[in-house]
Amino acid sequence: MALTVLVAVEGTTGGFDKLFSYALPSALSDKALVGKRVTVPFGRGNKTRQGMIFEIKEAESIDGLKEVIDINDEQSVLSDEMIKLCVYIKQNFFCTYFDAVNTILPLGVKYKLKDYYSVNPDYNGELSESERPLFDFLKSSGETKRENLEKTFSDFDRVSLSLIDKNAIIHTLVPTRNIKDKTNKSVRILKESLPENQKFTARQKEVFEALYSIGECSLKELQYFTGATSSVVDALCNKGVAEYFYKKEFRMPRGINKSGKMSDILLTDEQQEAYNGLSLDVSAKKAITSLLYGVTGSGKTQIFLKLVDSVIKEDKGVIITVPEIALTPQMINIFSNRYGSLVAVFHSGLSFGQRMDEYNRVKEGFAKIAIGTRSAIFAPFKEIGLIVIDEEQEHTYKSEKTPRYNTKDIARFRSAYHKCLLLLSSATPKIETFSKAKSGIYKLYTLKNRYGNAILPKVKVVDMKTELLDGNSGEISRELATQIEKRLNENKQAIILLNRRGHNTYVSCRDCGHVFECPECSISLTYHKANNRLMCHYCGASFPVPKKCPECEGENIRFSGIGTQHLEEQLKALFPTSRVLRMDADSTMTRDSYSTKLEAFARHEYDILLGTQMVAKGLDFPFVTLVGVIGADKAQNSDDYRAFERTFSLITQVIGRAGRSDDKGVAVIQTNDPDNHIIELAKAQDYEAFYNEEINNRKIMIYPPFCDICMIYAQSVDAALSKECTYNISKRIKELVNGDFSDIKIIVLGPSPASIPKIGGKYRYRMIIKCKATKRFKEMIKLATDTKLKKDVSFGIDINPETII
DNA sequence: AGCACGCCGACT
DNA sequence: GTCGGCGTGCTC
Repeated sequence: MALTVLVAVEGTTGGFDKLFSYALPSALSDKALVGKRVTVPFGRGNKTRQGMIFEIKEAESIDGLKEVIDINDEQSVLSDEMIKLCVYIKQNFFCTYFDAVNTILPLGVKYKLKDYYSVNPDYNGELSESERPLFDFLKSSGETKRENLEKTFSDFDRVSLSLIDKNAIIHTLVPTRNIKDKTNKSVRILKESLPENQKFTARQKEVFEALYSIGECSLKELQYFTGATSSVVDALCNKGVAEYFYKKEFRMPRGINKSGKMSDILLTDEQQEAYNGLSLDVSAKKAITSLLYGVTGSGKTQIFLKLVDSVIKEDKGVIITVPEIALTPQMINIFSNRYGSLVAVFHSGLSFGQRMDEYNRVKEGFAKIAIGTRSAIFAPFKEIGLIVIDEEQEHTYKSEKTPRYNTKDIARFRSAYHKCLLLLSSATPKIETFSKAKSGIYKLYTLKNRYGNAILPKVKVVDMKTELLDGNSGEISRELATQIEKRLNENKQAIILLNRRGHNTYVSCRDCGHVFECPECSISLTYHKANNRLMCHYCGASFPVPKKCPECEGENIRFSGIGTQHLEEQLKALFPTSRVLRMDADSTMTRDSYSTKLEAFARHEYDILLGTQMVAKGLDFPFVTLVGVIGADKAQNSDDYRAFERTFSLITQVIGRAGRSDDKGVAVIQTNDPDNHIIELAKAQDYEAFYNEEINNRKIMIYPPFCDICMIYAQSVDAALSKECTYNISKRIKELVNGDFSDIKIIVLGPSPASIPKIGGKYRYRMIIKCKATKRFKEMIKLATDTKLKKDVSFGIDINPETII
């Protein structure tokens, strides 16, 4: 009997990804654990690759098995649950095992295999002119990283290869962690008392006494408390009575307080009722999913806090996810004020070091409440008592790169594993979610009233066509202008939503009608004034502003379609004394700019907050009594079946921003289509009416929740190749459902070009399959797509995509 | 994805 | 008779 390990190997592809078994040399058998990373030889060339141990088992024979080279982790980085989760992700979201591993581990915890070179000490053969310098360098400096060698030796690639060929130098792959632990130089004592036979100065004795009373502390603190310099401590260490060591420290993101204060939470009757039910769901210790459906401003967070209290008492973890980075500071603030450093943060705005440390703070049990965007769902708690997905309808919960997992699916998996409550929360739930809640699959708790005395704002819909007929060609209607004026006079604030960034979203030739498009993407370019260039919002390319039309040489270039940059100018021109803050992807590129800007607006350093949809989401500003929506109908110009849902949700949310305080708020919705049904329903803030209508549409048209959608897409620089790829897959699927999989009922739409046929120079084709996303269906898709791919095409599979590409 | 093996054409 | 073209198939 010998030990073998089943390893997920990095760099495999869909077709041949599986767990590979390796023999475990006895020297490594003590160190081997599931969840540790290993280096293994792979393929004919036995190239070193990294892998993850998924299983360890006894085997009758290890004939023909290769041996594990080394084990890289001191401790398991993935728990048993996480290993199971990797398998789940692979099976459900069509990726490799190692892709799943990489999705879960924060970047800093990941190892990369780095190239190192050293001389072969036994080599005594010939060396050429060009080889000698590198050989001598390595001989004198020992093992060296590739990057350092590349800098010094210009023809490193060629020379190193010839030296390796001669066996004069050795090339090794060493697993290196990208981010180092942050450490703090600390001191601890080694002796109970100062030995008699050695001499100590008064200073040294003093420091020793101080250290004796606490045992260990950081060098800085010791210096601070004793007033001694580090040379005194050095002396104590040299004399063997104390020693230095490096204590691991956590890099805490901003916003987390050291300690919190538990204050009483007062709930309204309605909140109390919801809380009572949810509290039972938490204590049931079962995998329950509940929906907290409450209008904006109904105080859902208060209920979360009370629930978290009870989970923390049991020493279990809580995960709270928010849809967008912009919403984390507020949530962190509320929770850290109460729970201090028990809160950990997860989002892409953290540095890699912070990200790794937050991960470890959770893993080691120092943090109990993980708050963040979708990556927070992987917080490595040993035990979880509650998972909250706030604003559950948001599309950002779905990952847009492979594996295209949905945070909710991961949450459901973890809730099942930990037997805990999964709480979804929204003012405008997804149609699928509300349908499940109504049919009793999810428990439903409703909050109908806004918290405190807040009343819903008065909504005014302005017809921009009439506005134009009356001679106002600007983007701001007279009604909205009057309302803004009023806020400025009353010293209140306004939020304006315009879902298009840039200065002008459309640039064309007045003479021949030529539209300036991105040469790499089938999308019109947006004029940005800040850098005076035409930019593509899909691939990021930019071009100088043309003087002439390339088609007709005409010089009448038209800039149309107003973006946030332009509107900012218009606002400043209309209200010269107002302070306008613009927030969009262009103005919030740096790490903390989101929160810095929002904090400044909350402090009333600005009068008007203008921005894209990022200003619409659940932020509380007591002085905001006006909300304006510019071009409300524009969001709907899409063939996506979720377009209505999106528009309704966005408008409802942004209206909710006005009048969170006692003041009566106003919302002005500008549109070219004032009779639009969706706007009418959003105006009335009547989610249930919207739901009843939409669920009927979905039923008639057969869309979720009446089916699942499986989108298969291909992309290639060659349009014919991506077309061919989807057609081949489509053909395979038809064969399978007519053959071995005749039990599967599907409706196939397409293949057809994607709604944006070209992005970044790649042509995209897609097909939509209406199906039931069962295990068997996924098996069929796996078979259908498991074909030899031509070079230069890639394809992806997305189950229940958030956007139809 | 790489990488070795293998079976054909152009060459000293 | 040999070098290398890339087509094919395997990766514990």
